[in-house]
Amino acid sequence: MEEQLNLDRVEKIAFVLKTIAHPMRVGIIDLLNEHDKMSVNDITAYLGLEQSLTSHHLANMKMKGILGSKREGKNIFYFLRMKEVVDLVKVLEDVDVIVF
Amino acid sequence: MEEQLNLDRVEKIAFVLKTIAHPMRVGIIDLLNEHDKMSVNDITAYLGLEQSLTSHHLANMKMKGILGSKREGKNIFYFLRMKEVVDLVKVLEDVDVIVF
DNA sequence: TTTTAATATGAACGTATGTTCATATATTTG
DNA sequence: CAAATATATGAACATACGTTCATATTAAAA
Repeated sequence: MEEQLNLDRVEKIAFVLKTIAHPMRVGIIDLLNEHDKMSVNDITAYLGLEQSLTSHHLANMKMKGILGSKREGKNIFYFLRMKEVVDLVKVLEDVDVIVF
Repeated sequence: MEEQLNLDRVEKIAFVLKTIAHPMRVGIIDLLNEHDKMSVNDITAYLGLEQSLTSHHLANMKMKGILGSKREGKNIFYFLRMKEVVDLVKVLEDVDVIVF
């Protein structure tokens, strides 16, 4: 059906894939799929990362439209904005792969 | 349901995402989804890249288990081995995104 | 058996990405 | 308002990744 490369299309798709193609960002997606919203502190604890690094990942995903955030007092809660990313993770759930 | 991060799981998922998170590699997946198998030359023409660069992308995806290849005379044909990747692309087909 | 066609390989290089660290900002609490 | 808590920001750095170029390999054809 496609006989010529649609650059905008592949760029858009690759852009989203790239944004979530990191173990910790996949972890964040999982977590926010199960929790509706979550504070940076709780996400940090779950991932076992440094606060700052978690913030960087969250900011990145937010900037690119994957996540949203909302301040509530001292805390900032993050949530999934682009729900489709959950399906990406689901697709790969049972695939078997040799990672290196 | 998940209350602790499963590292192997998120690493596996991120590994596959990373491997296809590039516009030209998404293009290759599209193409091989519509064609069963395709020669490097034809893939190169479709993508509008240099032969060498196409080869590098193909080798990369093959090494990581996404593609397979088979020689037939002078040509080498590539094909999808991990069919699930097609679903990844499909999930993002209609998402709308601001790329930058 | 030389030449042509198809593909692979590897070094080199620039750019992007992930991480750390130190510090800044915002909000609440005492 | 000073201290504590939660989060963000930005510079610096190392590593990974994409690309180019020149060359190697393999098979077919002349």
